Amino acid sequence: MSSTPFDLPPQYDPREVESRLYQRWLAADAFTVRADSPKPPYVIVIPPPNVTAILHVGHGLNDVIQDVLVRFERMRGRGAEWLPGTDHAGIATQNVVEKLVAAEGTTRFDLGRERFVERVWAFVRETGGVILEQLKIIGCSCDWSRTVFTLDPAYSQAVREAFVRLWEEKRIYRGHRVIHWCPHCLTSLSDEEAEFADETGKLYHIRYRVDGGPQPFLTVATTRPETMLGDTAIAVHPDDPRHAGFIGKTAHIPITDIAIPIIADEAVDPKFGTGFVKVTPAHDANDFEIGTRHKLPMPLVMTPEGRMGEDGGRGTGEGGRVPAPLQGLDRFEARDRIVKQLKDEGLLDKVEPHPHAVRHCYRCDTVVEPRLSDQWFVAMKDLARPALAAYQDGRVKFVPDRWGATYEHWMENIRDWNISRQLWWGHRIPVFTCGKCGHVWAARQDPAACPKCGDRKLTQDPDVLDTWFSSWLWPFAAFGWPERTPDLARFYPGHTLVTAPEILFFWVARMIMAGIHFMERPPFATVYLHGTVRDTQHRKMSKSLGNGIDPLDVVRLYGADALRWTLIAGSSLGADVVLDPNDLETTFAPGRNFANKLWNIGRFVLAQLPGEVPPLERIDRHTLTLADRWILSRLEATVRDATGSFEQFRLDEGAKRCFDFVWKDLADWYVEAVKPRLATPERGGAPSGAAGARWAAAEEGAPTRSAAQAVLCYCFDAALRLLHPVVPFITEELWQKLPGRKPDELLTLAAWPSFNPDLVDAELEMQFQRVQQVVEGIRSIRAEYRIPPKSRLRASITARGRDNRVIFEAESETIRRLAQLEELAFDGAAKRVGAHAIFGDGSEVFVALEGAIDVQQECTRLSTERTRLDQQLERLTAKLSNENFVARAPADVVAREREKEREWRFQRDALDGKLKSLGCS
RNA sequence: GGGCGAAUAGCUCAGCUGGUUCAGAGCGCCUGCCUUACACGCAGGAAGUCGGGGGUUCGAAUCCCUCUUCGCCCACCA
Repeated sequence: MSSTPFDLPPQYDPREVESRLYQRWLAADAFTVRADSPKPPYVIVIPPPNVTAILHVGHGLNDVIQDVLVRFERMRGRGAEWLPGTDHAGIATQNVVEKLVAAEGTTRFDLGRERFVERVWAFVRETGGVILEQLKIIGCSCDWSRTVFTLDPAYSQAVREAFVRLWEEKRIYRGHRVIHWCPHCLTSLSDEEAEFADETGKLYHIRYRVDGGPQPFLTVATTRPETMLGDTAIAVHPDDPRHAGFIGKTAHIPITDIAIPIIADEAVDPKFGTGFVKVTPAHDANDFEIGTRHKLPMPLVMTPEGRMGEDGGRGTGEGGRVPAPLQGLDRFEARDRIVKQLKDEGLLDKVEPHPHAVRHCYRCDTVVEPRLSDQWFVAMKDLARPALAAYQDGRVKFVPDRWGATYEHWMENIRDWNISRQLWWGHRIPVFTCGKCGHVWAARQDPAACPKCGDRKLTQDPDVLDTWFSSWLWPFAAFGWPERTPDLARFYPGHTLVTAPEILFFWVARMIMAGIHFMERPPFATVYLHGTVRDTQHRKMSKSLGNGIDPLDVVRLYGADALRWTLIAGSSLGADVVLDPNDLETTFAPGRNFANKLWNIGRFVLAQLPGEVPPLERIDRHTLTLADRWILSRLEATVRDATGSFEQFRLDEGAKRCFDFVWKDLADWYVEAVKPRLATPERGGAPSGAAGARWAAAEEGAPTRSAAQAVLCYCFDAALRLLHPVVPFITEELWQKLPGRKPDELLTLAAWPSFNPDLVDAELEMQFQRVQQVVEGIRSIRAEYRIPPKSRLRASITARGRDNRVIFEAESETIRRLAQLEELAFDGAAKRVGAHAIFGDGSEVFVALEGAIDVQQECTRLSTERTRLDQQLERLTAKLSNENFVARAPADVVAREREKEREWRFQRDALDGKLKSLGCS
């Protein structure tokens, strides 16, 4: 009954609702799919967050997008499997625990490998589930029964299997070369892990003494003077005429005076610097190439920690290269020392500012040191080729498509992958060496004895694998590979991968390669690359900048749905999302307000509906009013559009489409229009025709109450379904309260509305639009003449044509109510003093305003309107009289313009007539 | 040094295949309203030469060129 007091509070409180509903979803196993489910699968594997991570808003965006897709497909009847998990994140996690250990006054070296790793495990066991719990708070519908950690025993076996297979295929090899070394993390890094940052460094011009050359000195330019100690040659371009006389002579390193040859090599760019290049093969990748070509010695002059010193272990140095006073100095301190000494000795020609890109460790941001060492590499070219083809033949698509070009470029220029990390936390490299015969092999199980000579003195490679070497197996290893599990058969390959473009190469490209290599098929069909969350200055949100937003704060203050709404509505396809960390209210209130709007529509609807509402198809179509049929048409159009948007990953568009339907169409118009019918108890008998009596709709509409209830219930139910993927909590909460709900029914598992094209009626929408225009016209007049809302107006409509008249009469109650009219008449209104509005179809509305206006005022208003119309008409007429337009534009465009012209002329003529009849000049 | 993206209302952004969704939304602003679902709301407004310039076209916010300003990615110039 409409008079029943509302038993729901007028403001929605998400805190009371969200965790309760999440528990209910879990209890119903709503997010789990059995491998033998008959439903066609839809699979997303989560980009596993670092096991030490706590949720930030970047995760929030990534995971909410996935959740919307998964919930959408689940409602569409797919067996939606969203596999969650965490990544052991070798360097990052080891760093975190090393800091903890340091706080306890000890180091990992004090503890030793075994105890340190156990310490990390303890930490992970204690805190590793935090981020997954946080995902629940924001509503993520992951299948928690299949949660995977990349160091789980089964997963570790998969990593080992992958390694051994690649070993057996001879794709893994020992490389002796210059790699990126992090002196802080004390490990090598892949090319991708050593990130460029633009900096203004200095270019030092240093003089080297030359024996028997054309000049007594030559000058080299370097940004890293400290590497000078490791120089083993000076190189010039073979065709550089300036320096030809130097080739074959001997130069001397300043300070140490060590003699080095001057050689010719094409790698030297004669146009850069002085044309002389110092060659430090052990500390520069290019120099290493030169050194190899010329068989130069390759002494290391830095320790792994980045301090000056001999490191006989791996280099091929002859020793005695680092003078005693410099030994043990940090590389940057040594640089200053050396520069000062050079200056003192007059060997520093000049120092120039020099902008260049310096590589930093992606985990600790330390400047990376190029360093000669032995590492395990994977040969990538053969793996990349089919992965590139998978993109080119369309088996893998990128959204937005432009990322495909980036992917292509990287794949075509792929380099071998350094997978060794000098860490303790991770998958130990399963390579063994026999102490007796020296045999080296990779093994799936830890061997007891050498397979060659049977000796039992074996050593395992001390290093662990790059974390990404386990991540690239995620889409199949997480489902049990290499075992042929039912899960693997069912859920591989998956469908959509959602991630940020930053890890396109780290992870996405490698997953495609691994998927094709180990599983014969790409792991997913579509890669959706979303944007980055930034602040209003377009800076990436980060802990160090202090510009982050804690998603859990947002949940606390505004609710999870509000967080989700802002993230989804704010991110158009592939574009960055800008949020203001200093103004959470502006950023998140719209989402909260929308949830509250839904809540209140729900309060109203629920108060109007009886315990049983007949399904729409049992309602006699003849009892449906224009407004009923209009809202149903709008709903179906929304279903069609929102479905299409979601299918194309245009989540913001789909979300906003539903928002508009709910707020603009359903709440602002339909609910308001339908109130009188809901309030009028039904009498027996069928309604008679609408045309006729002035208050036809009010009186004869009475029997349509049940139709109104059915339509209202149907539309609201559908709206909740449409919005559920984006705002799952509020929609589930309200849906539970709708009439006829069985106790175990969940919106989360309910069906997505199917599109019913029969209910879409463009003509009908136009008709209702005329009603809306009349209402808005009257409201405008009221505002313009400052008529207080309480003073009830009398208005009269003169419809142009019988069809329009029928429409206006049928919806006269709607018009009367929404325009706050005391009385609405049709035609024949006395031409008293009042205001007029004239519509595109030539229909006219008159609002009686004795005392409120004078004729002069109304004349001014109407002639302003006519001037505006005249100008528009003039432009349109010019367009239509342009022969080129008429001849070349498509016929339907021309026809539409003609129709527009016709309408405007009606309107203009009607205005003219009105001005004349009022006696305006 | 290459490649990509962005510039639209005061702010944050939509605008996809050129033309009745073409100049939009949310927030903010102005004017009225506590109209019995909602003031986290309702109604009515103001506000932009779509970064500059050129071109293609009957027609350009939309396509092309160019310039400016900001991002991002890739690259061994010491």
